[in-house]
Amino acid sequence: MSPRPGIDRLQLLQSAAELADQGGLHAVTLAALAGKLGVRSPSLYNHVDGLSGLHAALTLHGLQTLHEQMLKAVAGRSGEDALRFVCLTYVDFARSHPGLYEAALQPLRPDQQETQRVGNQIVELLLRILTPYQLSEPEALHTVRTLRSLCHGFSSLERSGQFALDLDLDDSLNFMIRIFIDGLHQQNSQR
Amino acid sequence: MSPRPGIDRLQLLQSAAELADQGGLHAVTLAALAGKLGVRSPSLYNHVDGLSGLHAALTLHGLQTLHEQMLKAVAGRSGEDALRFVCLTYVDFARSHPGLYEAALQPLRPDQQETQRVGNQIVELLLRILTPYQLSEPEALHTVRTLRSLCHGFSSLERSGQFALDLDLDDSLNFMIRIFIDGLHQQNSQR
DNA sequence: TTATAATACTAATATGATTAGTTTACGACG
DNA sequence: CGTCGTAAACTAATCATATTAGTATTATAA
Repeated sequence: MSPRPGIDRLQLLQSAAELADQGGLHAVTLAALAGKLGVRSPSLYNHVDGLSGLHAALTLHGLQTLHEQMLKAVAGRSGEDALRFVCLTYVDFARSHPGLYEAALQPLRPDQQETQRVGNQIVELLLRILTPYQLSEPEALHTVRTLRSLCHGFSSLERSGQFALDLDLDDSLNFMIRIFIDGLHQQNSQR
Repeated sequence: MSPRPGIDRLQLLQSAAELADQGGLHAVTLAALAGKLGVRSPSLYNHVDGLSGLHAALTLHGLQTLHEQMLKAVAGRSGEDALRFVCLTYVDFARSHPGLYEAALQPLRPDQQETQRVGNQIVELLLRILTPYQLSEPEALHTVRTLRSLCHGFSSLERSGQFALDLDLDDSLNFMIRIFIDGLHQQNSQR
């Protein structure tokens, strides 16, 4: 069935992720990846659908990896503890794999349904964490959007160097999480 | 002093912004911009320092425009009203000028001091809005980072199509702002 | 009217994406 | 052990873009 082993797909994705982590997403070129894999660039067309296909594959891979990390983070935790820890894990992922994270949050085209699916899994994971707060369904969904906005915004601004002032970043992150949790409690008690 | 009029810099920036708004930042190429301006691409080197210089110029232009909008938004407003309105204005800017906004939040290189400066102006604007809350200096700075994370995260995720569910986006935005303001009050009363 | 200086141009080179067509190598099967 | 099929890799060629070098142009100022 497989006349020739060829390039391992996982190795391809990891190499692409390394390129992204080192030089940003725009450093992920077919030429660079081919060089890294010891192959000529046209050969990559046997494995990915051109450059845009490579980027799409990296988006999916990044989102899946992020989802796994978040799953591990909430395992055995609940309530405020889980909420806090999943945020810290999210930001840690973005810090440790800046290029892969950048890829993960690229605008997705409507045909990337698998990527959509993983995105939905992340939403569901966050919804599960929020169950103790007994929110209505739309409230819970607004809360998930808020949570994602916070985590992504922080990660993105941090990576872009927009937090330039001499002020501890982890302090800011913890402050932010506290604001969110306090606001959520307040929201809860207002009903 | 000016032997030949040549290309108007504002027109150049506006054309580049249009390209970005229509096709994303990666559609801002020297070739496309030259075509739009009715000129050959090497001619652009008289006005910008190559493609990366063009992107840097667009970053600055975007940040300046965003700052102006935020200034207008807070004029004649104060307290919670100002806070809410500046968030809405921020998100509105990102929606109305997606490409220019994308450019504005590009990672900035250390040599772009003018861009740094405008970023600092935005931070100062937000600090002024927060004065009624009587926060300590580090708290105020953490709060600004939180606010920026919220607004940028929401704008960025919205644009990337990550908020796919059938749930009103403005409702989410207003919910998010309320969570933030409630959390901030809570923070305040805990001291 | 002419000199100057900024601007725009053409030509050429380099890098990367992509396609077409060819060759190679591994595994299955007689 | 040989050969056959298939997927993978290759070379060659084309296209688009960025960039540099060098030349021509043109508006203003003297």
